[in-house]
Amino acid sequence: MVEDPERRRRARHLGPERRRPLILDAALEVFSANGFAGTTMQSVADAAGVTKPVVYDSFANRDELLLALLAREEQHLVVSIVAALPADPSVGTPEEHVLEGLTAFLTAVSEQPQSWRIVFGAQYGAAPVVAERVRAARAFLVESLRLTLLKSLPGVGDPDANLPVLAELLASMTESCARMLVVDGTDRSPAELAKTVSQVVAGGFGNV
Amino acid sequence: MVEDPERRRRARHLGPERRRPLILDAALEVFSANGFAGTTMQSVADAAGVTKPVVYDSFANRDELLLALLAREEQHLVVSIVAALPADPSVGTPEEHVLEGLTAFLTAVSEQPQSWRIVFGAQYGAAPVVAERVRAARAFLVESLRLTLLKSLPGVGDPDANLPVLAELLASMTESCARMLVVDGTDRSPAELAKTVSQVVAGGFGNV
DNA sequence: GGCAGTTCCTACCGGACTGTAGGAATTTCC
DNA sequence: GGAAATTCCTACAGTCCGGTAGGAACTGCC
Repeated sequence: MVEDPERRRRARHLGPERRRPLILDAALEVFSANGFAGTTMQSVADAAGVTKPVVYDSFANRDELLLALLAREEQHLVVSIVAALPADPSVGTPEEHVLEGLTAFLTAVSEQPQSWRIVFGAQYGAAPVVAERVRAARAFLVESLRLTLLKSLPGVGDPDANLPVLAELLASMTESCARMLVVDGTDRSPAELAKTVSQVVAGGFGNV
Repeated sequence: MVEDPERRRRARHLGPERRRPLILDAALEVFSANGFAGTTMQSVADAAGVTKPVVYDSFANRDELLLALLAREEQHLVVSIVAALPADPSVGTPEEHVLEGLTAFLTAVSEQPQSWRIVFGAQYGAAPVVAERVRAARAFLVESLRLTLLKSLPGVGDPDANLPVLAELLASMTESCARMLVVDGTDRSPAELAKTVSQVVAGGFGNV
């Protein structure tokens, strides 16, 4: 049948399998616009051009939907970051590795702001299960940074263990840069911000 | 009348004037335990040992209640910080001033964790008017830090304006330390954390 | 003790959200 | 073209929340 000029009244028959990614797209959009509290099943359904029961055919409940969205966007970020990392880790100084890692991360963030927004913005006010998932992702990041620092600052073999604090500070600066890029807006490029942070790390962390 | 051994069924007659602070206390407790979304008028009333209409006798609506709570706790923090600041700002180096300011702030935070929790934790998922209020408080803090940096790093007269970024980084490290103290828990004292941050600033910010 | 005024509580309304049942439309397969 | 299976939509139940009306209990004053 030829399409009538009037709008479709019913959504195309796709089934849960093919509908899921479309619903996740809609949920991501709604979340970016309205935050966690505004991401209701109804609003997601509206954004997907579908009705609520269709959403429930794809996701058992609201938590499942948000968890699936979180997992997908987290995966996007991870893939982008890994792709941006230098291929050969045997060349260059540890400081350069920090710089490269930060640049890769911030570039990925700036290219996929919505992914970052949900992965790092859903930890407040979200259902406990979702918040826990976000915390786990962040803990993983902090641990990676801690290992990088360990390689980058061989002088501090002393296990006096200021390293956890420094790793936390580096992670918070990284998150802060991401926030500048995505939320506040800044005229700096990801590479410039990464350079600033890595210089602070290089100059400042040695003295501690 | 003598108190019966059985529990009071009705709350004491206090009136809005004397009831307000008690309700704010209850709201602070509920917020610390259940976060923003869990801070409903009913739960606040329960925590205050009172019914919902009594809460509405003291505060016109939920936003008013949260705004009042925010204002009170922010004031607590400000008073604590000012009290902890050095009396004479003419002695000592700028670096020492940064250290002293950070120590004052983090000490205040660790002594009033609930105040910090609401003042800096209500920005996500809260009603727009509340979130805006929190952002304003944070912007004020960042600006203060920027001015401190300006005094502390006279070498960078160059208005190349990396200063805003550095101020933001310092603010994020400060918040991170606060989070370590209040949320995550750490074995470091406020003074130790302040020292670490100020050393990072001293060593790292000069190179940028 | 008794009365006036204040304060509190029970009971309720309207609205929004989660989640579901059952019928209507579409697609597929022959 | 027509039947069967799949998919979607309308309509609704249940729950919780913000907010309110009106009557019951307490308090203070005489």
